[in-house]
This record gives sequence, C-alpha cells and structure tokens, in this order.
Amino acid sequence: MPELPEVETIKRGLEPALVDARFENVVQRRPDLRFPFPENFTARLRGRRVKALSRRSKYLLANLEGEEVLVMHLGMSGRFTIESCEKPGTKPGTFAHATSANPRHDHIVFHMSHGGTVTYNDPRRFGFMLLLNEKDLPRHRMFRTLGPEPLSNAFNALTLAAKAAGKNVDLKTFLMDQRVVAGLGNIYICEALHQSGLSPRRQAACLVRKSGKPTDRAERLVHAIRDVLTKAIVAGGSSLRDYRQADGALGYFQHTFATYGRDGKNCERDNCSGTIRRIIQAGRSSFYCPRCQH
DNA sequence: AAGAACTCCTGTTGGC
DNA sequence: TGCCAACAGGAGTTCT
Repeated sequence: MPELPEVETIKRGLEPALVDARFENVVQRRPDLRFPFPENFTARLRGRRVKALSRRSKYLLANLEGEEVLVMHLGMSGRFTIESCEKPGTKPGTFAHATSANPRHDHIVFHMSHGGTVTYNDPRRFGFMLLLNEKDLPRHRMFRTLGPEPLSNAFNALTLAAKAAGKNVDLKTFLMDQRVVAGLGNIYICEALHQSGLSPRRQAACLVRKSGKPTDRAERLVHAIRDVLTKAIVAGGSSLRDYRQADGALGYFQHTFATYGRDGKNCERDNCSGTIRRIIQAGRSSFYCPRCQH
C-alpha cells in the first residue's frame, strides 16, 4: 500500500507509541518476510530505546540507542497497529481489538516499556525489516542508489531533466524508478501526471532539451509531484487524529483521486470532458485522461 | 547495459 | 452458490 505520504503518516502516528520507549520484548512469529529477519533480531532490539523515527523514501526508520537503525519497509500490504498506548490524551486499555486485519499475518509484535504494543501485519509479506549501523545506512545497497526526496531541494527540474536525458522509457515507468526520485508509487505518479497535464505514455526524454536544460514540462511535473504529495500528507494527518480517539488502528490518508481507480469516470478537470482510461505500463495499471494529458 | 519480463505472497473482486 | 481469472499502493532478480 504505502507510498511516501502513507509512510510519512505512519511515522507520525507511531511516534507517540515508539519514541523514547524501549523494546521490552519483541515477538517474531516467522523467520522471514520478503527477506529473512536480521540475525538475533529480537534479542538485538530488546532493551533498546528508540531515539527518533524518520523516513527515507518509503522506508520507515527507527533510530535506536547505540547507533543502530531499525529499517522497516511495508511492501504492498504492510500495516502497523497500536494498542494500549498509555500516553496523555489516550485511555489505556481501550484498544483491545484494534485491528480488522487477519491476526495470522501479525508477524512482529513490539511490546514497549510504557505498556503499549505495536504490531506489524503484512498478508503478502512483501515488506521487510533490517537492522543496520547508522553509519552504514547510506552505503547500504537499498539506500545507496535512491534518488532525491521529492519534497527536498535536491529534487528539481534540473536534476530531474539530467536523469531523463537519453532515457528510452515512458514517463510513468521513469517515475516508478526509485533512483530517479524516491518515494513515488503508482497512485501519486498517476495523480501528478494528471495535475501537470502530461500523458504517462510520453517519453521521459520530453523533460530535457537538447541543450540539457529542463523543459517546461519538467518544471510542471516537479511542481505537481510536490503539490500532490504535500496535500496527501496533510490528508493523512487528518486521519491520524481518528486513531488516537477511536480504535487504535493506524489509518491511512483520506484522499480523493483525480485518476487513480477512476477508470471510465469523467475527468473532473475544469473544462475537460474526457473519460479516465486505464492502461498497462511495465505490468502496472496507469490511469489518465487522454483528453487533457498530452 | 538498458529495458522488459518475471518473481515473491495472500486477499478481494467481478464475471460466468 | 462456487469457481476462476484478474488485479492489488513494491521492487529485486533474471532475461534479452
């Protein structure tokens, strides 16, 4: 499920449950997800304090006491649930059955020192967890090649155009490549392409001029990516408030899409009477309006 | 060496 | 109702 805005939302939601708490006990219900869990995973976490949570691309990072980082990737179907988090403003013990997810896919349970519990559930098991030294993280093969954070200054029309030069792929596939820009996925690429009026079928090279300078399309695309992500994070934040008051399940964003999943529906862009279409690119669905995206 | 195809896994949905 | 195919928010590995 999660793309950058969801991981950011999850990070914020988990902060009160994890930051400044210690792992009292960690229950590991299976040897692997997508990859094997780290050697002695539970023993290495036990007793350790979480200094901070952060995010890089779609990775959720827990910086631990002792200069280690717990790296968590949620794959397609990973989710976290918080239970019995006794923090100011929450009622202890009210989250007895916080999750509607099938408990047979509860693979990891973090029992924290303040009495709260954080459970990782992942039916498809495309997620994974790593335990790395802080200083090794940037050199790790999963981080080394990651492109810039789309909400940082390192991501701009200039750097995007540089990566598009000579590329013989369509824009959709280009943006799915995490080396180009980190954290985008199927949904937000479709949305950003719609907002910028660019067809997902257009070639990536349209972002760069012969001189190497970015085209106007590149400028528009960068702006749209930023805008779509920022709005989605805000929307995710609003659903967070529910989880604290309600059932403890960490909700995802409530967001309305212009294209994603709207195959056959009307394009709602002003003055556009097109119909959203679904096509397959690199084996994945793309949604776009052939009328206003070129 | 870039780009396409295949792979991991379970759950849900829609058509017959 | 059951059955089966298609599809799902990801990305590493293997092919051509």
